[in-house]
Amino acid sequence: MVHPDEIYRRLERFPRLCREAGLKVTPQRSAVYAMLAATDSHPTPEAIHQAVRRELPNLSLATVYKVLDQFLDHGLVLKVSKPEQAARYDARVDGHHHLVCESCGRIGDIVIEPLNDALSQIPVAEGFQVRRVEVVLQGLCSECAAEAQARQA
Amino acid sequence: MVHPDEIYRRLERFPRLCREAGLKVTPQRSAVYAMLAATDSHPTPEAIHQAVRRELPNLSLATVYKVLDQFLDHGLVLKVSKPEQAARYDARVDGHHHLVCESCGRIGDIVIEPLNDALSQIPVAEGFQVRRVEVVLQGLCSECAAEAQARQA
DNA sequence: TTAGATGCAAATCTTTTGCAGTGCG
DNA sequence: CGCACTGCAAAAGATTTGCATCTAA
Repeated sequence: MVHPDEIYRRLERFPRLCREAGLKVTPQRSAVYAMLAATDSHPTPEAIHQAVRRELPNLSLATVYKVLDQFLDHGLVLKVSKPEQAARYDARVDGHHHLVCESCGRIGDIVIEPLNDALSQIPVAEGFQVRRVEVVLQGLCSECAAEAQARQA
Repeated sequence: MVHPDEIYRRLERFPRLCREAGLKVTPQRSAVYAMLAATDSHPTPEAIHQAVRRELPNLSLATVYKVLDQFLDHGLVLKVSKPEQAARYDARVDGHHHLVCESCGRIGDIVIEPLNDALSQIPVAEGFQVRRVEVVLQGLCSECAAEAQARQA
């Protein structure tokens, strides 16, 4: 769960980030961002839509997609790659990585310092300009691993 | 482009890999694997289908999807995460990473030793069992970077 | 005032599924 | 010969688009 102070910091900088990105601060954008800022569950556009709808009943799923795309373009959110179907988003944008459970689909955060160190000194290969790096660890979360073990025994 | 010797090695071990995986060696599977083994272009299921169809005109796209899924399950291929739409596959399964061009969508391979070193000593976080690690470097390939620069000047 | 945003519905694209028929081992 | 595999067509999801209508700056 996200620390209240961190949520506060995210919400506080939101208007500035929008201005810098040339995006208008609309109720829809604020609500989508606020929802994302308060969770570390890496929700899908669909889940975000469901949640935000409680406040803005007219919010359309298409708008959620558009807003998320814009946020992504301007670095306000991250999009987590998906060995599965629906995209996942994250308001945390500092150097961290993702644990994706192949069984239940849950996505967790992890910070691996040596990995960050290695990533920061990546040689620029053959003129390729690296803009973002994504590291996804796929496997089984502790619950699913325990379950698999139990089933086997 | 893939070295002929490497293509040969891949094709040679294919029947054994199938047997070990409990998969029958069908013409469809052989053709799909052969196509993938001979390229490093990380083709989509659609592209694979188009290519293999020249030999097996009746091959259905659904079968391509099924076959790729099975190959993936048994480690014969990798699936590259997609900040875009369609999935991409790769018959190269040793420790390497991917460069994804945000402009043209091309996917290249890269080996970064220090990164492999860091990955090999990942602490098993909170009981999470890591089975695969995927590293994707997003940015601009040399051509697109040059183009962007030219457009700006 | 007006460029940019939203909502809706339809379109598009990717992937999955059910099932009858086929073929590998 | 039996069970796994394939092809087809239809379904299911996810995401995008066109356009008329609003609204933040």
